[in-house]
Amino acid sequence: MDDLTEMLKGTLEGCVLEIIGSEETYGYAITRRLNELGFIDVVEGTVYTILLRLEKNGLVQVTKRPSGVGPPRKFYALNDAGREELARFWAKWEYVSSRIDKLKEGGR
Amino acid sequence: MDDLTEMLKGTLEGCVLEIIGSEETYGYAITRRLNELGFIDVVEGTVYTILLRLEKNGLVQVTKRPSGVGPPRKFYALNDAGREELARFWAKWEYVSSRIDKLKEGGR
DNA sequence: CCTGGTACCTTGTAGTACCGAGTACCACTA
DNA sequence: TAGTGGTACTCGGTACTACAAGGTACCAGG
Repeated sequence: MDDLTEMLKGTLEGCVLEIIGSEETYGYAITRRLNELGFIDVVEGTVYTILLRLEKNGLVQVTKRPSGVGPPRKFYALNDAGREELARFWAKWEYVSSRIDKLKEGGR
Repeated sequence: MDDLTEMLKGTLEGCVLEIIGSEETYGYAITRRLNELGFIDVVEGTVYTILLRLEKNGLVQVTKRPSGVGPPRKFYALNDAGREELARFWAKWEYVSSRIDKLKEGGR
């Protein structure tokens, strides 16, 4: 599969929100999770910029914990605003993807 | 529905390709078509920049024809390279949307 | 003449993912 | 004990895209 970066714009942040929402986790693990989901070209730098943005926008709660196998981890969990944002994201996704699928089916 | 612009990045060009591929048409009509498909905030300027990009990248064939109700129209049709690009776009869309849907279903 | 619909173009901006490089902690091993 | 590899986070700069905002121009009807 060739380059997906442009198509991921606007959706990757929502994917990260979903991952955080299903389980409190940290940047490095989120990157691995995205990679195993099939987003193989997503790199750490990208995920960390998203996480910093989420934190800046007040959508997550951050807790630092020691790791044992490396430097301390920053664990992220959704707060109320984050859960609302996640719901908005899925609504938008539903809206956009259904319309694109309709266009694909030759919808008039 | 709130702002969709970020989510449309990387997909809008493919949508325009699909519209052109199903019927030779022109910028103003493509904008109207996208609006009635549900992409209500897409404006003319956006479509024209996409059309210029498609032309620059050699994906379309352009024909100017008089209109009768206004200035002349520039009709766009896909060439072979455009059809290939369109197929690639749909393959990418299939790939990305299926993976996001899986994530949404809590896919592990 | 003036308004509104049609039709196209251009410059600049904001937002997002990525690149590249750096810092740092830890376990294992030659 | 120096080196390697995996873990983990940060930051400055870049490329690409959709949009905003304004302009030009053609035509019909009041």
